[in-house]
Amino acid sequence: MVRTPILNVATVRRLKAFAWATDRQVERLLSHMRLQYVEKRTVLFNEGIPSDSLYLLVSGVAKLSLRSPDDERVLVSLVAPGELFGITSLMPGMHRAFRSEAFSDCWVGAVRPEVFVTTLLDCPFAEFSAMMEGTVGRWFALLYRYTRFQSSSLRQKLALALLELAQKFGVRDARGTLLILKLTHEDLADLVGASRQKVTEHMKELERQQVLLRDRRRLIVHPDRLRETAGLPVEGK
Amino acid sequence: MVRTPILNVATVRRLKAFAWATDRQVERLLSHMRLQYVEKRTVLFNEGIPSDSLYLLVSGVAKLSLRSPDDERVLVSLVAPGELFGITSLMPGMHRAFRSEAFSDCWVGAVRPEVFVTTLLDCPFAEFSAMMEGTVGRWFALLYRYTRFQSSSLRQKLALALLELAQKFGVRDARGTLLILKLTHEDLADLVGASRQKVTEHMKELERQQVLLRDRRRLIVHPDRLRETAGLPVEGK
DNA sequence: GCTTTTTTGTCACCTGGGTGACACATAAAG
DNA sequence: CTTTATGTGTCACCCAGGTGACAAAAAAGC
Repeated sequence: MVRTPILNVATVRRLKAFAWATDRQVERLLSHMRLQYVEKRTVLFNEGIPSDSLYLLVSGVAKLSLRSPDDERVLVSLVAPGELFGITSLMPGMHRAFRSEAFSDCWVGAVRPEVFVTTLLDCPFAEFSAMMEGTVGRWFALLYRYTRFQSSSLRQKLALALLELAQKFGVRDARGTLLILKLTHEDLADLVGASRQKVTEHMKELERQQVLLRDRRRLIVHPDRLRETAGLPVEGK
Repeated sequence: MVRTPILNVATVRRLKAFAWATDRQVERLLSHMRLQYVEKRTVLFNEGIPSDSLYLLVSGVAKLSLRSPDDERVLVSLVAPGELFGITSLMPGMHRAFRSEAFSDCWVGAVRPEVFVTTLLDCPFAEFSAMMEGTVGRWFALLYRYTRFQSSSLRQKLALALLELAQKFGVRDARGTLLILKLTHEDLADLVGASRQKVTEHMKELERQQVLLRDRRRLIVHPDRLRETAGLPVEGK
């Protein structure tokens, strides 16, 4: 007994995500939106797959989650009616960061991100997309790290933090990836939210396990082994 | 003994944040950029103040951080040369979410966000800005919550999570803010990364302290008291 | 209504990581 | 080359929160 919801221009314009758009724009957007009914517990998209649609939650509650290394589910966020989600689709070549599923029965509208952007902003999608990547891309990387932190041990958090640093500050070196930064254990502790002492202990341990090594006060890390200790899927596997 | 760095079109175009821009655009952008030298430990902006500039880190390392309720510093991120930061300035009326300071001596370029957007994207800033808010705004709220989680007790995490839910799913009610959601303790546990049992204990305790109450399986929360238990500055104080 | 399933409440027990303290190593500063 | 400050390594001890187990209460099915 499911009734298709009313989804007209007036309704949409009441949502804060579209308050600033013109009737014309909303109208055009709606004509390109595929409306679908999603039953509770149904997965809309899974983490890791290419993201090719942007979604508008029309009614119900959606859920964004993540599977942690030890196979627990981290509930990242609950999406309220009127919100847009599946936003990775606005950045070039990005894959889904989270799984999305219906927390209750939902009505969901899907649009292609190109249509969304060109309709509402009239600027080329490719440029908008590149702009997003250059600006909020890092926000995204941070969110990714922090959501992984949830339900990780200190050792795993350290590995995740070092991986991020390797991406930003690493240069390839005969012995691995050299971080061109002088970091104290205290800095690392502040980064992963732990005490200096425990960081020292774990860093020693990581050295012993050959995950990283130190040349004076510079770190040389081995990204693959870091990924492994962080519980992330290892590259090319 | 500080030499002004070379910052010409060719150099900038090599940064991945601007790889897609035309020479003309980069040139125009540079002509509007104020370059400044920032000594190690100097604060560039503080959390909570209005954000009116966008920054490009030219050289050195910058640091984004946050003061937690118990006055610890959470190191949110280290910024590498070539990265843009201070991105809250791209969303309307947003205040700085983090403090930014020089982790080492830095050269930093500052632009007004309006100039940045209109130069690179030729679309009105107000529209772009509203678009950002409607799309990545939630990502931001999430990042905010997760960075606060760092160095919070379970009780505080619960309060933070419930506050977020109140903003999204709350309706005013005689007794407080009613959440129009059926949430189990397990859902909450997944949201804050804790065990179901401890969530039950803390929820009972929060009920006892009149921070929230339950009507069958619906929650009614008291946002001000939640902010207080979360260790956030209380509204209008 | 009654039965089955899902949540909630509360134990007792264990463990990862916080805390303070202090020796040792390394860098800066003079 | 010394002195002083800043980082590192390693203790012993404590506590918030995880785990398993089980009874009571609420919902959902029928």
